[in-house]
Amino acid sequence: SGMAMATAPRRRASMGRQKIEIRKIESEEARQVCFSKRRAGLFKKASELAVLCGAEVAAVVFSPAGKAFSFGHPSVEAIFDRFVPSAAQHPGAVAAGAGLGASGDRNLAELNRQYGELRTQLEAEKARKERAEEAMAKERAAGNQMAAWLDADLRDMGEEELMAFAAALVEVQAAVS
Amino acid sequence: SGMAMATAPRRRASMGRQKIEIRKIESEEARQVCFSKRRAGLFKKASELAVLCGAEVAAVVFSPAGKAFSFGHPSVEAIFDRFVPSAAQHPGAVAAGAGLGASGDRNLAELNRQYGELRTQLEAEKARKERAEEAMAKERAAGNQMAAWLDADLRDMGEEELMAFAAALVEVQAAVS
DNA sequence: GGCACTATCTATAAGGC
DNA sequence: TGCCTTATAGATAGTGC
Repeated sequence: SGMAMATAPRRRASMGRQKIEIRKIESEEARQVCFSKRRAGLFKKASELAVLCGAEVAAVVFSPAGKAFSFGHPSVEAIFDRFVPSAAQHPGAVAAGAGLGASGDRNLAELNRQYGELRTQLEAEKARKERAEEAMAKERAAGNQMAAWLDADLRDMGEEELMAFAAALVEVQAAVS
Repeated sequence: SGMAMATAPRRRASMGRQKIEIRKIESEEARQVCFSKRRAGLFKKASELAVLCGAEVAAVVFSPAGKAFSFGHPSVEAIFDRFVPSAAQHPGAVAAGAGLGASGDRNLAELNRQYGELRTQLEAEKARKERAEEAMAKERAAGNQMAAWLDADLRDMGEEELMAFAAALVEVQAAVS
């Protein structure tokens, strides 16, 4: 009996969620839809983080059109104030602070860029790894199958059995090539 | 002879992800773990939102212990300044600059930390990849051997040839088991 | 304390109304 | 335009090392 197992020709009602690359969405409409969904998702995650862990969390988002959205627990302002200590509390740091501020911003932007770049590299690396492992899994499966057949003890097989075995091997050829 | 082909009695290696209620996690340790994971997740989502939709996104998180973490594209300060229109606009901005400098340094430090973290991850990933590929090379050798034999076109083999082939397969069994 | 893994839950890309 | 649905990609709770 054949190794070919008939697969049901079930029809898809939808394509389901597709994988997308993390880079700017070209279609303006799709971008807007994505923005709305992901903004909501981001704020939900922020809220969950605050509640689950008792953390203070603020998130501010500007749409490409320039519209502002925000989430803050307990409030955006409270967190921002905490994040940016008022200058009055550090009177001695004015001059040096101003200078460092400018370069710091440049470095920040650059570091953020590198952050994104590194993450991209990491994803690519993981993708490669996954492909490699997938390929390996295939080969391993073939190898295991081989081992199983070998365990059937070929030395005891007669001609007919061997021919059947050979046919099966041919079927598996695709898996290892 | 023969290894049992019976399906392995594979046991649950883990309970998998459990559903949790969104309220403060009691266990201090679990809370800390959750905080780390979800903070990373939140920043990733923020980054994706910025890239996918060309949006400006900032997120600031304070751990229960009071430690600050942030993500900003293009920068936390730029976005918060835009969100609170009063701060950086007026001319007496030297003081504000100092404030930005101070926060920028913190932000820088955090980004540098994340940068280092990512680089470490990347290195580890590459190292793992190399080890995996080494291991894979070994298995592939076995797989290639199989493929080569299959390419000899078993369908055309006579009984004698098949017997020889089977003998060879037995020899290779060690390599795939 | 971080990393790896898995099973499972959740977010969301595509589509349709 | 905005809500539903579907199917799948992605996030993560629990666990062991």
